[in-house]
Amino acid sequence: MSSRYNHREVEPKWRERWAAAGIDRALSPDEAKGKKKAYVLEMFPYPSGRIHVGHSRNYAMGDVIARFRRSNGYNVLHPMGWDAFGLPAENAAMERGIHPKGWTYDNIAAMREQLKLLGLAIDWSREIATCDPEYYKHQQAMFLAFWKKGLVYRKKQKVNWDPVDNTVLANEQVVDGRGWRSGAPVETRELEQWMFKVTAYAEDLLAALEKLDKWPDKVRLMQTNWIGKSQGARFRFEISDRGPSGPQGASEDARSIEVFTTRPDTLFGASFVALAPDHPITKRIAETNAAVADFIAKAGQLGTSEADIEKAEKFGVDLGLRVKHPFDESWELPVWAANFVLSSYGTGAIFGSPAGDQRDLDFANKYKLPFKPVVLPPGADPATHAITTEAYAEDGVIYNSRFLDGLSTKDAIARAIEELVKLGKGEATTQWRLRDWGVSRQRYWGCPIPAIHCAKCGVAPVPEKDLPVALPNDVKFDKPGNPLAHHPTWKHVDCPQCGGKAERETDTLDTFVDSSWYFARFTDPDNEAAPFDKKLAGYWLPVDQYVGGVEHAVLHLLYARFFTRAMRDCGFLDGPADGEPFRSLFTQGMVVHETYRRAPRPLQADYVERKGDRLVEKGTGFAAEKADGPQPYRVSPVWLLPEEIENRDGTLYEKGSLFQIETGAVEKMSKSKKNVVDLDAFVQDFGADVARWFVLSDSPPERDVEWTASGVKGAWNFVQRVWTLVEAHGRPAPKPGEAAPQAANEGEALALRQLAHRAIQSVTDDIESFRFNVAVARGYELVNAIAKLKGDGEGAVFARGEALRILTQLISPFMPHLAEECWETLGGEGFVATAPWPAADPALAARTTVTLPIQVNGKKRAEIEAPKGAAEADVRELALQHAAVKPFLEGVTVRKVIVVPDRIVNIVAN
RNA sequence: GCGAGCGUGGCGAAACCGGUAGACGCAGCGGACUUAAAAUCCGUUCGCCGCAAGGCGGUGCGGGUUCGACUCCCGCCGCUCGCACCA
Repeated sequence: MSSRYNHREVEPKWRERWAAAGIDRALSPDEAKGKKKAYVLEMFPYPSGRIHVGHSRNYAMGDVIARFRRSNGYNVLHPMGWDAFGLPAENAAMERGIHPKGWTYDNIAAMREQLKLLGLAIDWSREIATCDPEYYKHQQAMFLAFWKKGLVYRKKQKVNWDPVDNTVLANEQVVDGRGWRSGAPVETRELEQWMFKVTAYAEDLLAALEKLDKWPDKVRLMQTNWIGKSQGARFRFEISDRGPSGPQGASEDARSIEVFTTRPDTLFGASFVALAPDHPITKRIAETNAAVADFIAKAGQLGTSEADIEKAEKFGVDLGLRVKHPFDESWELPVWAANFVLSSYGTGAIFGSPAGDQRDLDFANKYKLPFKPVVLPPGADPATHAITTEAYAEDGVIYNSRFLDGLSTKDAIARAIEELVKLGKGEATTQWRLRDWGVSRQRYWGCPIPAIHCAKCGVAPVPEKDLPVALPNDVKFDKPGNPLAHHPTWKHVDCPQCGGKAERETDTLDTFVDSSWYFARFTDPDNEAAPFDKKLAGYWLPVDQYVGGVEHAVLHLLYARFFTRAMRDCGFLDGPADGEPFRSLFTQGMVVHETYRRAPRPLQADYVERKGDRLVEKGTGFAAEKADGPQPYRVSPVWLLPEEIENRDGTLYEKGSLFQIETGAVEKMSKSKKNVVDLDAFVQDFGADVARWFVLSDSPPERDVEWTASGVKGAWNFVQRVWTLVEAHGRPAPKPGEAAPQAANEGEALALRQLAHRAIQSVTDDIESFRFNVAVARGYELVNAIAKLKGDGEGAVFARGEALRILTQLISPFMPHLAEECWETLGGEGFVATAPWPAADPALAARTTVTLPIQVNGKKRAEIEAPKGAAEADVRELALQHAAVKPFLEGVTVRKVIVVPDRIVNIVAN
């Protein structure tokens, strides 16, 4: 009698047994004895509320690796924690009056229970949350150590300022140059900010990328570009004319303007010098020049993000200054301020050489600044080559450039620098795009920066004995700005140096700081005296396999690499010696889903009623709003959850209504678009194994996977099919290595055994190289083959039992609950989760013959079976004599026969 | 705008080092079982021509390298991610 597989009973049962046996606990170095260690880590989540199936993919991938390593005899560390500080908690506080702490810990509790439903092999005894004072206490201690080491300093930095809310805005809070809540145009302000000196490690962060050979090339390339080492020249333009009236121009000390360029070879094509809006000279001129002040204000409204600045229309203002060309005292250039010059890169000043740079060209054309081309593209005629709206930024031969004429770009760069040095006006330099890391945030829900400001003594570190500087709980979010700064008592302290009245720093740390060392804390999560024990961190680090989204390719990963080096150099960490926290990195794709929207529909005024402060449609209660069309109102277009939709005859309707649904784009699962499938409900309906199998099955792991009902069905069918086969077999499976009866090594039984042993090889390989979707396909193939082998003879029973046992083991990292139930039914000992990974019998897995396609002029004409490793000459003869090939060789001459052993034969004839 | 990646049947995809394009899953079609449905099982499914054998075309588009290109190179088009205060 076969029974359906009941995941609702089976899954919790095994989770309880695993927990009781403590199989997921990482062993201490002493306990582990001879075992090799494997530290498997997924990027820890922000506790945003509830987990949807989209989150599960990341953890499922890490879990497959963790379980696979354990089966292969490793001592595995697979922990979980919470990136618990951040803006959404404060937004919840402002919108709904909930305290960030309560909101965060409630979310953590809910999400922990949800995550546990997935049956992940996680050592929950090591759970951490970055908002725990026990965690951030150590972060503050490290901050102080970095400070002492010279890796922390203070500097003025630009921020987005909302003039209505009187608050600093994050870039994501600036929408089209306006504050997201107030709608007011943002301004740029400068604040004194805490900085981490990432640039101290620029050279090493760049060079070490080469050794990270288990990182995706694209991530290494992105980091390389981000660090942006470039060779060029820094040199000075002397100011010849200080502007229309003396005091209005540059100050007395500013006698020259320093610029950076990677293309000194185009210096004879210079048509202007441009300064950043916040360059000291620009600012000084603005004090007395209204047009320049206007320009600065306008440029400030673009926000501080590089993308916004770059996308904005280029504009500038003539500052009225004139400078001398460094190679010709009599050649004067105008000085402008321009919004596309970044003060944070180089010297905050450039020279514009329009023919060779698109931005410079657009700018010159806009303001009618004259220019000429100086780089001749290969093959172009100097007499006719002209630049109008398309700049030529590539290499070429220099012309129109006096002593540089005729030189290649490369030689001209060297020659120009040589001349600048000779004139004492500049020198060759290395320039980095990488900037130091501004870590100050004017927010409550973050790690307090342990510093004290004293009017007399300046800025002093909080004495280590006074750590942690804990966040006060009694804060109000009733007015904009940082609640820490508004708190009546919290910031008032005595100066640790003079004992006088002083104030605490009210800025908190960027949450990227929290996530820059959590992987090290996991190695020793309960340590009170130190962030972690050096020996334990030395044993576990680096993380052997890190899994996370590619959206973290630059910032998080770069900051963690910096932090690991800084921790090492401040004596917190002995290893890894090269300062690299993550040996192997995998960036996984997202889970995407269709979006559903209630279609907007015009409404007459008498169909609308008021409910509280909302407008709704009479009868349906749907939200309504004022409209511009012929009708005064309309039903608001709102996003709907997948479970609020029903499919009737291929058309989507809102459940229980007559109203059709608009299907929107397939997008990343997100709360805002409501295209989420909640994990609890799904696990209840289909089980965790179905979710895990599905998110790993349909797409290659690095690519996005679309969550679809049909994909779920495939996974569900597979679970049922595996269970049906195991139950129908109804007897213990042969143990690994058990001798097979003769009948199992013949005919169909042998074929199944060969397939099963080949599956071991393939799946092992596929997991090792993150081809989970291919491993899944092998699972389907094996199941299909098992189902095909009929009969109750000795051979069939052995082969089927063996294949089922192998199948159970191969799917166990993916579907641990089902595998455990099958293992028990097949008479396996202990847990399949801790059983050794199966080994393929080489004799069974090996192939003795191969199918070779035969091509004539690259087109396939026939196939032959040949023994593996057959001699080239034999294969060549077989191919030439093949009946299906001969007709194609008639009337032509065979020029060449290419035989690639065991792969292909190609006959070239004409 | 700058940087990076991706693009293969009706759909998700496979093809690992340049060597049979479409494994495997979904959906579809035909059939078996069934009073019926579900479930299950068998067969079939890139397009075009052909009764068939077979032929021709085909991996976003246009070129190139090669005996041979989904794979390498050049140029386009489309989508996705990052751009330093979202995490």
